[in-house]
Parts: sequence; structure tokens; C-alpha cells
Amino acid sequence: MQKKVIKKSDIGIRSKNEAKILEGAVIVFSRKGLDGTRLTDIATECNLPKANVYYYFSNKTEIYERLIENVLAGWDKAFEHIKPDLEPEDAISEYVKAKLEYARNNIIESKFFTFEMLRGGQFLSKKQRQHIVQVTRKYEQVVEYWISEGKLKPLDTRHFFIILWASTEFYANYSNIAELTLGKHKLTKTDFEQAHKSIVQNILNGCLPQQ
Amino acid sequence: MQKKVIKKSDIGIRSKNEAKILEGAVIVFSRKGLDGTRLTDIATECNLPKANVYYYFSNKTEIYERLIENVLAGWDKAFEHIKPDLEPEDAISEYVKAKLEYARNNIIESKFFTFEMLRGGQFLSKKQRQHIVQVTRKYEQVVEYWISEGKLKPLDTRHFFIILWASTEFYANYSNIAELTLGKHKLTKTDFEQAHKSIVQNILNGCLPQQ
DNA sequence: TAACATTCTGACACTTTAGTCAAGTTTGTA
DNA sequence: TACAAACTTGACTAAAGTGTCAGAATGTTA
Repeated sequence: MQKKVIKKSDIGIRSKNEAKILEGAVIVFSRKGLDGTRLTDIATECNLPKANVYYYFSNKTEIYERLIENVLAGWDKAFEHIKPDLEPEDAISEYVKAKLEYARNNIIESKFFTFEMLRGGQFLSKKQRQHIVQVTRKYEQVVEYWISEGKLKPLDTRHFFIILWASTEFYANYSNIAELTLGKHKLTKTDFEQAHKSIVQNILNGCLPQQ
Repeated sequence: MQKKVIKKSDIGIRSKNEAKILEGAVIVFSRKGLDGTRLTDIATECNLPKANVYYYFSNKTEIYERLIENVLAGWDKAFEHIKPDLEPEDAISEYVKAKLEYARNNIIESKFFTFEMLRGGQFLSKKQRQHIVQVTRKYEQVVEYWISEGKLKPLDTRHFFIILWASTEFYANYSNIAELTLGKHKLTKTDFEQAHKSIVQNILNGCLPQQ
């Protein structure tokens, strides 16, 4: 039986192997989703005998839940450095840049989370939902402040963030369609830079010429 | 043995039951993806004995492939009425409206297709890929024409369409996040109308005030 | 209504997957 | 170095899933 108490040994084999399993699992989940993933696939992916995986986790949902936590924590970390005290132009540009960079460097996590959304977000705890709402609200308030200062046009902040989120996530989740559209075999750094430029330009100034 | 030759009987029981199976299958696939779906689930969903499903389709991938075709055909149908000879403002507004309406009325198909994207689009045939590219190109050329006429600012048409596509699809695939963000239990018609207004306003005019 | 084709389905054989277990090895520590 | 705790793993059982088939039911047509 494994111990849940934190001991010296937890910095050793246990945490190392748990990390190894989670690492392999997120890859498989990001390809097949929760329902499509077999525990055998996870074991194979991380080169461990199945029984060894069972030694650390009691089933695949336990692994899955841990991964949900990890991904959410990863987001917080990735975006906490964004400073809302910048001018809107720069802040939005930085936000888009950070989100695109995250999408580029964490395709697997992005897809993993999208799978969870498709299945209805059943594994998001109430706490996690609240956290997401809270973080979003925080950013929305900044945008509302800018609007009140006349630095942005009046707009619906919630839909505004959806446009930002959707546009940036797209390049990870629909990389196939993006590749098709851009006529590339694989998206490059330059593609992401152009995406950044296009999104920012469009979101900030729109596509209609000033009359 | 089933016949592939088209006969009178094809308008009857056969096509009726195939439709019934496809209808149930797309629901299950949209919840669990290809790998997560068991043929038993499909049979249960459409109230048929498993062996009866096997009478019409030899396995689940055959059903899946038929569904991919259907969904792509559905899109063509849904968007073929968009007239590119309108002024950009109206054309873009109509395009967004049509896409949002499609998202609202075809959440299942949208999610189904997103699952396929996440798994890498393996089941999109070369022909289907080419078709997608072709349709996109057609719209891009219209946008490029508008730019050349000075009706739109110079912009990267490919990323431009990605913003449109991503923003509209979001409301179907990430309905959970959208509901969270908008503080709703379920998205209403009004939410989609506001989404339309927000997207169009932002895409056309941006969020920065005219200086 | 006879006879032929199509459709339906319970029951079966076979394969894959989940999860357990006991017997082994390694590691930490006194 | 000895002993316990932690870790590893092949082998196993039970359950779930795939796909087939023979025979019953229904539909079609002359």
C-alpha cells in the first residue's frame, strides 16, 4: 500500500514515477480523451508494466483528475506575470502573445483540456469552476476600468475575452485546420508571430478602414 | 448480405435505419470521440440490438467515416447561401451570424468534428482536405478583393478567417466555459445574439476608440 | 399465396481491458 | 548487515467489448 503521508521518500522514487506516469498519461489523453484511453496505453507510453501504474494510481480517472489540477495550475503560472497596469494596447498584445506562446509550447495540455470541455467539463470541480470565473472576472474588471477611462470603446467584456481565448487556443487545438489554411505542413514560430500580429491588429483596430 | 446497389428498397427501411443509426452514433461520438465510443453505446443510443447495427455497418469506423462526410456536406449547405457580393460590413456580419447559428443548432456536429481535429484529422481524406482549402480560398479571395478596393484594411486573410471561425465555433465546443463566463446555466438565443454583436463590432471596428 | 429477398435478433466465440495478488527486488535506516 | 518499508512485475480472474451466425420474422412480387 502506498502512503499518502509526505516523507523523505516522496522526493524520491514515488514522485519521480508519479511524474513519469502523469507525463505519459497526458499524451495519451490528449490523443484519445478520457473514454478512449486504456490504462494499458498509458503504461506503454511511459514504459512501465501496467501493475506498476496501478501501484501509484488506483485507476485512470485518478490520473485524469490529477492532470486537470496540473493543467489549471500551469495556466495560472503562465499568465500571472501579465501586468494589467499597462496601457490597453500593450496589455492586450502581451496577453495574446502569452496565450499563443502557451498554445505553441503546450499543445498537449491544450488538447487535453479541450477533450474535457467536449465531454462536458464533468471533472471540473466546483472550486475549479469558481477559480476560472474569478480569474476571468479579474481581467474583465481591468478592461472595464479601461472603458471607464475612455481608453477602450464600450464593449461586452465577456464576449471580448471569448474572442481572445478562442482565437489563441485555435492554433493548438485545430492545428490541422490552421496548417491547412496556412498551407503549411507544420506551424512554425513565424506562423505564431503572424497570428499574434493579426489578432492584435484586428482586435485593437478592426478591419474597416478609418473613414 | 446488404446490397450497395441503389434500389427502391433503399428509400425504405434501409435508408431509414441507416439514418437512425447515424443519428444515434453522432451523439455518442460527440460525447466520447471515436476511440471512446463502443458499438454497444451506439446501439443503445438508437434503441437497436447490436447485431442489427452490424447488419447495416461492418464496424464503427464505417459509421464514423459516413458521419465525417455528412458533417462536411452539412457545412457546405449551411454556408453556400452567403453572398460575397455584399459590402464587407454586411457580408461579414452575415457570415458570423450564419456560423453562430450553425454552432447553436448543431452543437453535436461541431463537437464531433472537433474530436476528429483533436485526434489529428486522420479521417479527413485528401479530397476533403482539398475541399476545405478550396472553400477557404474562395472566401479569402473575396476579402482580398475588398482590400484591393480599399474597403478593408490590408490584413492577413488566413488569420482573419481563423479569428472568425475560432470565435464562432467556441460557443459550441466550449459551451461550458462560455456558460461559466457569461454566468448562465445554459446559453440562450440572446447570448448568441450578443455574441454576434460583439464579434462583428470588434472584428469590424476594433476595441480602440478612434483618435 | 408461394417463393424469394430483406431485415431482425438472441446466442455464441473470441479478444481486449481492468484490476488483483503474491512473490520477488530494491532502498532506507538503525 | 539486517530488517522493514517501499517498490516492481508476471500471471491471473472477471468483466466488457467485438463481431458472427443461424434461424425467425417481415416485406416484396408475381
